[in-house]
Amino acid sequence: MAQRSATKREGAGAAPTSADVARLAGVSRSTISLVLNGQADQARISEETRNRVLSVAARLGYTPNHAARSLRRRSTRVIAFVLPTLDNPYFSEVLTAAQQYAQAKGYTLVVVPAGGEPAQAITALQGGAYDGVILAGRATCSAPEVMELTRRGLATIVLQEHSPDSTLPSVRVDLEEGGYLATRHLIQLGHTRIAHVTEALPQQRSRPGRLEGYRLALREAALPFDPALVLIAPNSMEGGCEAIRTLLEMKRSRRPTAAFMYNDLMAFGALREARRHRVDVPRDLAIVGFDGVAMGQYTVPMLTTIDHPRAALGVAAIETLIDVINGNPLRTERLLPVELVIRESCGGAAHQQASHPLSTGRTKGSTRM
Amino acid sequence: MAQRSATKREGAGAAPTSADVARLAGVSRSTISLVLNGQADQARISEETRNRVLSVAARLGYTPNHAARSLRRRSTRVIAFVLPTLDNPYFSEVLTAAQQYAQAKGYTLVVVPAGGEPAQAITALQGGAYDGVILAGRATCSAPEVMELTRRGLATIVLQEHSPDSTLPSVRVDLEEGGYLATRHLIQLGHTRIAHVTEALPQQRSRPGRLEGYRLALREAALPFDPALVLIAPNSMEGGCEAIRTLLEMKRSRRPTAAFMYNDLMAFGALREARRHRVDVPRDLAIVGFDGVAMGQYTVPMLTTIDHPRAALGVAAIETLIDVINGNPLRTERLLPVELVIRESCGGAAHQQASHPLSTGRTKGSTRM
DNA sequence: ATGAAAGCGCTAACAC
DNA sequence: GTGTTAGCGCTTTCAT
Repeated sequence: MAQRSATKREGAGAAPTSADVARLAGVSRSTISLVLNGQADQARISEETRNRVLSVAARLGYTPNHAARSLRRRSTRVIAFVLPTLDNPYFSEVLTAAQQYAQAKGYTLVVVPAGGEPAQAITALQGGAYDGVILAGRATCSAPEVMELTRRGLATIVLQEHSPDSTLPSVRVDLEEGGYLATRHLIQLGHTRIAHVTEALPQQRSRPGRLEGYRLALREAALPFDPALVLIAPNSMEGGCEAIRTLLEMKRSRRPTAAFMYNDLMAFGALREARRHRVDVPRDLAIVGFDGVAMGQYTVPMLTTIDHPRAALGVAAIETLIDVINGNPLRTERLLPVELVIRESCGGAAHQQASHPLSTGRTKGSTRM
Repeated sequence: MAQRSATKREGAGAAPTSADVARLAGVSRSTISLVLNGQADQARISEETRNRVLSVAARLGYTPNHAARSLRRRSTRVIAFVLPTLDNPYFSEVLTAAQQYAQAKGYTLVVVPAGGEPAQAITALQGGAYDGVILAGRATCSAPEVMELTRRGLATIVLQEHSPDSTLPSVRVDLEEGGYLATRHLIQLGHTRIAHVTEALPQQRSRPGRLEGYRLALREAALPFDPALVLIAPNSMEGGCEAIRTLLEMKRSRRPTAAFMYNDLMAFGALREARRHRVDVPRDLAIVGFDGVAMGQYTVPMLTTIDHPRAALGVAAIETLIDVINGNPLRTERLLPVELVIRESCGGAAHQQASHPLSTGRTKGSTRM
């Protein structure tokens, strides 16, 4: 609307069109397109014409109109990364890598925060504004509207989560392995009553996740699984606080001595709430996170966690999605490995006592296993 | 590309067009448009036709093609929020509010992470894909390519920062006041050697910022301004660490006893680095942040900071931008207030001694001034 | 109250 | 090598 002025003269405020470039370069509009989209057989255009077009285009600051190009090509070269909210730093780290990789592949990556109700945002993806969509975050992925997306042939993949359309290609880390490693670590440190704080459990869970890994580790150590130790809390720092409050209200004898948190965000809340109640971490309560976000190195105590290859995840997501866009859904499911990173919040290898909870000087102040 | 199948039959994978709806409803395409875009004078369409069209459209799951609509309307109803990187939680909090407000106003908000080199991302904004652009973050705002954007009439505003085009409407908080409040707070606590850690200083700084507020407070207290106490460091947690390392290398006698950090992110780094060197915060070194991000309530010690009205900032940005899009640039500069939030990292009001650095139970564990 | 027709800016198939 | 032509899906006068 504001883009092109009413008078449509050369003046400021008017975006030049390919016709403008054509006129000034003394060629036709198709030549402009040919030069700018330089196909493999560039032999078609003479070097001289090519240069002339390029220079006129540069002088005018010509940029092809996105809408017109998309309409004609039936492709926008834009990928949408949809998530419920940006306030988990986890996605920021995934996005950075995804953005760079997408750009290298000739795609623009835009992030769409779906906000409170994802239905509207997902429906908005249907207008053909994007060549492909990456769905992240529970609320986004599990929305029933997702079915409609794929039914219409929009290239869609799911990151980390489940979705109503189980045929969707997915890129994930090995959540079960993560849950197993986290829990086993706590068990090895001598804990026998270990809580697991998780986000609302999904209705239908086809693939194993953190909880299954947690149970596996317990079983392996011949420890009982106690449903009362699985706490549900909102996926936020505040949610982590809530969970710890609940936990601390338990009778001393039944109270867990360790908690495996759904993610680092909730673990941050856990650390804070423990401190508020003068519960020493890790001495009185061991906390293990999940995700490996950078902030975990900045908390007190520093967070022991299950690290994800976040950059690789971003790249894999784009890679997989581009395959789907091009109609080559080679691998329908990619599973990336996780890694236990031992810092301070569980005690353990990185230091002897909780009395001096400082880095031992190792790279990133952590021990990786 | 993947959107509409080659065979273009009714079958799955083909997005229905307005022609499909028209055919099934037994009306013309213009009627479809009229019904769906329901102008004020809806009297034009009979109730019966209207219902028939609506029901067919719903049955087919018709969504107007974004490219075609944008091309025709010369408006996309999409706003781009461009920033260098997502890894500062500050923007996440601004974005949440911005997204909701934009949605309420009929716009879609997309976030464009510009990545390392902003030039490419900014240039990509030129194709008319967006009705308006919000520029945030130093690297994005200060790119010379920004000039080109506005020269072509794209509605553009700047958030918080400066830009080469000084005529751009801006939405900002009162950075100078923030710098003043932070520094004055430290002075009132008895500090006389106060460092200011900042991001690379801009070349031409037309409007006063944190640094000017810092100097003002010093002057007011008749304290000398020592350029050696102004440290430059990268805008990241790691940058905050670096700055504190530099600071701790100073001779004891010349070393500052307090640091006013560029933002909370850098302050988190500062807290961690101080701890690593066994420098007690706030006893040996007081730290004050800037931004008021949620994480500041989860650090140890909790961060004293200058809080911004982040939600209001997001709303104001959208509001202002929509005015520009509509050609009513009422206010060319909006300045929002900041507020000192006293927690633990400077000592001070919220508690007596650093020995028990726990919340006093106040809401959000902070004292606002 | 509804339909016919034009055209947004671009690309690609086909002429020449 | 380069121009001509058609048409992507939509909205919007202008007829009727």
